[in-house]
Amino acid sequence: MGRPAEFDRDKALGAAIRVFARHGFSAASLSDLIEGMGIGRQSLYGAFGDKRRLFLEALERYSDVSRLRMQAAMDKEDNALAALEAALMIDLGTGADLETGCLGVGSIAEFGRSDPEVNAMGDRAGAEITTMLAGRVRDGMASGELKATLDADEVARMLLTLKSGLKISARGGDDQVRRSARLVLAGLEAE
Amino acid sequence: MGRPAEFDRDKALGAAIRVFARHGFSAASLSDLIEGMGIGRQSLYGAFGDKRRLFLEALERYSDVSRLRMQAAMDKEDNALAALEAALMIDLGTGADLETGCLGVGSIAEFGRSDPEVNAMGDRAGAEITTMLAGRVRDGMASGELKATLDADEVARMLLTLKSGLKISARGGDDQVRRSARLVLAGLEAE
DNA sequence: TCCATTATTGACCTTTCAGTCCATAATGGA
DNA sequence: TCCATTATGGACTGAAAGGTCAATAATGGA
Repeated sequence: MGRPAEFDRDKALGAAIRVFARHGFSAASLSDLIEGMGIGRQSLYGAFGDKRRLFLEALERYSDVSRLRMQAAMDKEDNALAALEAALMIDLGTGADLETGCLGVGSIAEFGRSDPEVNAMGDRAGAEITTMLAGRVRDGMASGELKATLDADEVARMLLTLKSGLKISARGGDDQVRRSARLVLAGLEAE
Repeated sequence: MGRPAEFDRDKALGAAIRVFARHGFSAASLSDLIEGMGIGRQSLYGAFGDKRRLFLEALERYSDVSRLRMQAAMDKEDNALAALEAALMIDLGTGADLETGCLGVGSIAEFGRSDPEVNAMGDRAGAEITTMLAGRVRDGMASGELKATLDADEVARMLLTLKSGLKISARGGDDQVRRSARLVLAGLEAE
């Protein structure tokens, strides 16, 4: 009952993700959000709470969506090395959306460890991604693609760290980040 | 002539670097800066211009200082691999200053490529660092420490990208980033 | 000793911020 | 058809933002 909303909540949240990813939390003003999401001020507050709650919801959805995209990209590949490469390459931006950074990396850069709720989401996302990556690393070690002496969890953490670096460098204008990714992977390959 | 300033300009700039590194540009308020720098509002404007000019000067000095620190850390090491490891490890924070992020990485995360002056400084800093790293990579290839088949400039760019990732991960709470750094370097070593 | 010059202090200005209020509009159920 | 309920739009609010002004204080040179 009650008057139905005139906007699509999911689309609005997606738009909020883009606004926050471009400007960061504190530099994204309510006006930016209202304009970017295409809804009224009161609708925003009614549907999402305040700016901080909107950000947290945006960060959560961003984490989920990008994890699923990474999983899908890896699932397309048969051999482990190709899967890891696909995981590193995804969401690096193709020039067009270069100005829209990564909300995960951006929130770490902006908040560090100062916000418990942001910390919790970041920790969860990091754990999920490293688990995914570690599985494929183990596959590659078993199949002989990767050096047998590696520590799969250590490699997975390193790859997540590398991915953060790739995103930062891409946002900073480096158009060769894919070569960097392949170079690191080459160092993991069995002889 | 004229009344002498009561504060040390260099110290004040150093304090501004810490404030900006902790909060980012837009989240650092004038009040934060005034308090952190220990000077009055009008002194800040008189000595540094406005907030943006202060930030740009802080970023420039940060780039210079951290490049020199990296150079010094590398110069202490004889063999190339140890030098590259030292370059990666420096400024990762030891828990105490974990909350104070990297101003370079932070400015890329916050501004992307949207600000021409920030771009110019970031590009210059990146070029200087990759040049430094590439020299040591070439040394290592010549001495047989590193694989002879590497492209030194490509490796240098990758190491800079990795360093950004290490800083992001460290700021995000990963206390194993040094292992990630060593793991990547191990992949560059000659057999 | 006076003056030009620069620094400091605190009050002040305008704009923008995040957030709220309220009147109006649209719905489903009674 | 009326009502409870929810959404919308616009005006509004207090606080805080970045930045300026003007009065006062401290210096070196004439």
